[in-house]
Amino acid sequence: MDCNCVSDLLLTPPVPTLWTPGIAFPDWAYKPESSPGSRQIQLWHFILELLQKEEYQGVIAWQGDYGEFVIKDPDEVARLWGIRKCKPHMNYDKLSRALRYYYNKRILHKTKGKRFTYKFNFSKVVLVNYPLLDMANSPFLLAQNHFNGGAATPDCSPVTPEALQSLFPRLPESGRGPSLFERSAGAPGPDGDKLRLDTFPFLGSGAPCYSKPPSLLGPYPRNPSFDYPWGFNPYLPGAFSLNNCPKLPPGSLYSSHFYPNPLHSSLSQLPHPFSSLLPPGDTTGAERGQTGGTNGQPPRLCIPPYPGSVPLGRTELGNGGTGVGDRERGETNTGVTGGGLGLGLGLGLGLGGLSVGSGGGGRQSPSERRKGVKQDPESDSELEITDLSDCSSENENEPDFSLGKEPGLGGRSHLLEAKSRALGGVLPPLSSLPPPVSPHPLKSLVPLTPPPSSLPPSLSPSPSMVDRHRETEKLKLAHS
DNA sequence: ACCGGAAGGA
DNA sequence: TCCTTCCGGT
Repeated sequence: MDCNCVSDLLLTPPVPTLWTPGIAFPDWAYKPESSPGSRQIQLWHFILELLQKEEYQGVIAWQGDYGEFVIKDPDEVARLWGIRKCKPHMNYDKLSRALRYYYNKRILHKTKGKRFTYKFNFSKVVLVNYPLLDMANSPFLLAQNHFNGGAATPDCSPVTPEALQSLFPRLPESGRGPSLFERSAGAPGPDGDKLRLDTFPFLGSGAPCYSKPPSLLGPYPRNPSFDYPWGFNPYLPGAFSLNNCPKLPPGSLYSSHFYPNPLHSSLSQLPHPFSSLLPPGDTTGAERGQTGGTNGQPPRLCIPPYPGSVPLGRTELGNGGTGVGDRERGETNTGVTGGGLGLGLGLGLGLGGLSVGSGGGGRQSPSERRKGVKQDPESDSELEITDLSDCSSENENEPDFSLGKEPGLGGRSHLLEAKSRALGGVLPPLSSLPPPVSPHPLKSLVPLTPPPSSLPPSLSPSPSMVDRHRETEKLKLAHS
């Protein structure tokens, strides 16, 4: 048979490197060794792997918004998946069924109107693992939620690379690792498995790092009120550059080198406590402005080692449900790429002009020949926001939720304080801010790291931020 | 093409 | 639990 079951076709090399907590995955997404017989690769892992393999660019590739990818050759992807799973009769119909299965889990959602195009959804993953970045409570962000008519629920607010980078200035990175998953040395077992944040170019930095450099990566090319309804407006100071998006070198499956993360360096640049969050070596590297050791490469960012990896039993991925609005609609081509209402990251750095098979020597896949992959047939801005329904309370009752057991919000407050401090530079005048919002549904997600004793353990996040911001504003006024 | 229900397997 | 397989429907 042709079922080699090549386990290493795209397998992750279990090479532990500098541990970067990255993203804590829901347990349903990645079962640990402690669950015997359940370590089979999951489809979305496989998809991610393919997406990072340059040689599969003709088969599947990032395209469009962050997290959005297009299956250029459905049959080939299905075939590869079939090989991987020893299912010789796999086809795209079955594969797509499996992908649809992810809708409810909010791992994926369909990009409407774009054939064979799906989108990963990672916002909550980021929120959970980086409460620092939990901007859902940020009045700053909510202040701009009028874009979507206030329909956004706090914990569904996306954390975008842009947002991160607008919060923190960019710095070179120092650490990296080759593996998609890294096992936390300090958190072995079920919770030790983390997906590298830098696995996801759309989370890594402002630069999407598509294998093929997007041709229309202008940072702020479009109408913010239309493209950034989730509250984040990249038209902010301290923005990110969208340069430096080298191709993923062949053979380098999970090179974080190419999927930099802004947090790492950002933290290293921040005053205490953020700078202390970085391991000594990293901080040094970041301070030196290391490019990651590769000559000629642009500066890289990497993941901030988050103290006390967040061992979530389950992390609800932002959103993206299926539902009515997800059905394919007709063609409503706006001429501009779908602006990123994709819930997942909800950002609007449309890569719209990025053509799939064109330029960069992209070859045309069979499916393109067959049907032709529509390019930006519509703006996703309008209906791609889907299913906010369960963004609110389910985490509260999450059985696997270990975080909530952590005492107090000290750790969170700790981070929030620093975050707030960091936000000071980019926050709009306080007068423009809406009142603090109610506690985040993910409020129980606190870092495991015990809070510093110097900080009040029960600081309320939102008021804290507002206060901080108010202080910052005062200082700024005083300075001026 | 895409959807989701249903049943079943590992 | 995560698909795989099948299928009727849109």
